[in-house]
Amino acid sequence: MKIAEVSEKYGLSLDTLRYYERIGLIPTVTRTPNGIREYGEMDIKRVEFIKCMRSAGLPIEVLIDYVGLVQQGDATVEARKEILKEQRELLAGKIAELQKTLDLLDYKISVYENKLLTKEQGII
Amino acid sequence: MKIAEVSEKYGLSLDTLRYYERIGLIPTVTRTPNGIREYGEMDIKRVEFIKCMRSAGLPIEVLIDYVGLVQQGDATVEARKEILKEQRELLAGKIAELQKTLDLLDYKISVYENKLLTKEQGII
DNA sequence: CCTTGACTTGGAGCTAACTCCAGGTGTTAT
DNA sequence: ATAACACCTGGAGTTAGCTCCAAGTCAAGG
Repeated sequence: MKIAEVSEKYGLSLDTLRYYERIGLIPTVTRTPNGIREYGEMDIKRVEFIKCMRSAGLPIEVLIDYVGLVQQGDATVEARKEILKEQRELLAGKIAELQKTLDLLDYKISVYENKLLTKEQGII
Repeated sequence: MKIAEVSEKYGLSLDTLRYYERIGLIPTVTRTPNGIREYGEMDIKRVEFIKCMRSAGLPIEVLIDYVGLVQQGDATVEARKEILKEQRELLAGKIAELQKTLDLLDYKISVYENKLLTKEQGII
């Protein structure tokens, strides 16, 4: 799979895919004899994983650490698990926060919708 | 309420509070005769609202537009409602996305936890 | 053969949202 | 009265995460 197809499939720009490789977020993709990237099954899986994690806002640095540990093999399983657990907690907190904001938005929309707008409610 | 108290209460830095005012996200706070900011009840409410919205990632620009409309009075109620509705939908989508990532993290953690690690699962 | 188009690289540039700094003013405590 | 402290301003600097650019290579089509 060439870079354009991967880009298309996952909605990541060509530049982003190359950038991720450059900074070590995706391992060096194998090249055809003339230097063109040929994404293998593994590469694709990583792109998919990274895309998912990034879309939830996990920092690039954390992900670089994580994939670095994966590279190093089975000895790092505990450390990897710890990273994932920590990020899981952070993410759960974030979701709860977003949910609160969503609730507030819903409330404010309902106020506007029902024209319940009073001096007290309508300040902001 | 002085800026340091507001900062303390809402966990926004002094610089951030002044920055928000500078860019029009919070209206110009009234000053004591010697120029010190004195946050009134309204100002506090705005800080609280902005903090909540920003914590959910609503862009500053959108919020500037919104508070600008609030300044302009009742004629802008429809426009404000539209902004809130649009942001509400974006936020709901984001929450769904984060939830998917959370599920994936939980799955991966359970794989590590149960040592179900096989060649297929353990790639990343 | 020449052009078109997809790819390559290293490096510079960009955006959002702060964050820091220097230099200054006014209040409070010793 | 002098030091410490909390505040002020305008403007510069920082960070994360891309995004763009110039210059170059190669394969395929007319």
